[in-house]
Amino acid sequence: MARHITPKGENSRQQIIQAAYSLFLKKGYHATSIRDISERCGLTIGGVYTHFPGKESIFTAVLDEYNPLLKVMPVMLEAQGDTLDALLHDMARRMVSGLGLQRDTLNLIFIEVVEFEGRHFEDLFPKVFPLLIEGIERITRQEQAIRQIPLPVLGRSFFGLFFSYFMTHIILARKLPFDDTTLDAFVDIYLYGILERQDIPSGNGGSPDMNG
Amino acid sequence: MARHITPKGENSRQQIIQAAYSLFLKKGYHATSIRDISERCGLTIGGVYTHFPGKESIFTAVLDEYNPLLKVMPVMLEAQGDTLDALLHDMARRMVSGLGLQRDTLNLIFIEVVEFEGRHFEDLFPKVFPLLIEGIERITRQEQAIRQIPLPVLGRSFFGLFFSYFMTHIILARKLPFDDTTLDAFVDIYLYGILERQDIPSGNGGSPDMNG
DNA sequence: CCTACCGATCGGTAGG
DNA sequence: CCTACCGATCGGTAGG
Repeated sequence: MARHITPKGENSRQQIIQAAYSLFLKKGYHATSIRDISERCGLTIGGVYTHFPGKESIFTAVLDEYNPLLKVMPVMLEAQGDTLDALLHDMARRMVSGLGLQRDTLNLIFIEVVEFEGRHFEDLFPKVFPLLIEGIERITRQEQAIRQIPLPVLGRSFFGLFFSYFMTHIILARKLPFDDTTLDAFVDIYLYGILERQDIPSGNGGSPDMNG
Repeated sequence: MARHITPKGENSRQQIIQAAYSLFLKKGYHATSIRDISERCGLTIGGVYTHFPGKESIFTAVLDEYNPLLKVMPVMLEAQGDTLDALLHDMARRMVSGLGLQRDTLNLIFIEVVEFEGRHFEDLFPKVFPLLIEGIERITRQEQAIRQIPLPVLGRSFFGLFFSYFMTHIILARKLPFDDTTLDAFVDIYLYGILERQDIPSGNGGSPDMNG
């Protein structure tokens, strides 16, 4: 049953995945034809079908390789920081540097939602969930006191910060200019939002306004 | 130049839009055929083309009528509240009740991003932007002191809260159970995140943990 | 991995 | 002469 993969065959497979990836990002799944993919990777249609049993299996292969959620979590978990403040900012920076800020960064997720009704999230969940848990643990392990927020909600809101930043970038950034301090400002708002009052750092994010 | 629209014709047009909307939500744009749409609304293909010059114009008509961003903003702007706390929670509640919590709530936006490369956002922006500005003004007009956050960033993060909540709902809610206090917890985190320390309300969102 | 095709269906339009 | 639509079919392309 073990499939013997020749170097040449594996190379073709990778080229198909790469070609499909760039086409899916640009046009979505249904608007991308097998002919588009085969032309871009230099194979014939028949050649493509020696590596994949169907069009959807090409998409799942692309998803395995390029899913932004799978790509970004390990990079984020390498973040360093002695305080929660430093840790969250480093996580955010790694998130953006790991994904880039192109408009199509999240497109594979959108394709999955719109063109597959989220069918493949079932497979994705067990891969992403442990990484998300580890991220939450990194956060709650810090010394600064976090407000009483149910752990699932804390995790979900932390995860949501990712979408908040990227979605508003996709929709707003072509019309409104945002400089590169915006990400840090987003993180500051979240940080202030989850910390107990007495543990809010004073060195960051603007001076307090004392006139009530 | 003024087009005279008969009741019957306008009715057919609305039925096409409605049929297309439900099909686009389920399968996306390219996977939905004119035939699918015409069958669902009870017209022939030719009949559909008396109302629209092409398939894409059906999509833009659907977008005008059902765009979640356009639908939700006016509902949110009716929010009431004497404090920022009360105002934001009412805004959030109206947001969810105005859109519902189906998995496909944001699908029109995703279709736009993935299948049209965001082309139609250009037309959407002038419609949504003033409403977003008004929302920000409602927030900053309150008495409670908001931290020194650049106004565009405040607006973007407020807008982002919307995506944070819905995207994480789409991805997580089928696997993890979240009760209906989650939305309020999200708003609380944001509220704590933008308020000055001395103006943080103490009656809401968990008691302070005083042991440092 | 290619050439040569299949059943079916695509978006769009003809005359009436 | 208008609108709203019909049955039939156009040239091309889809996944396989």
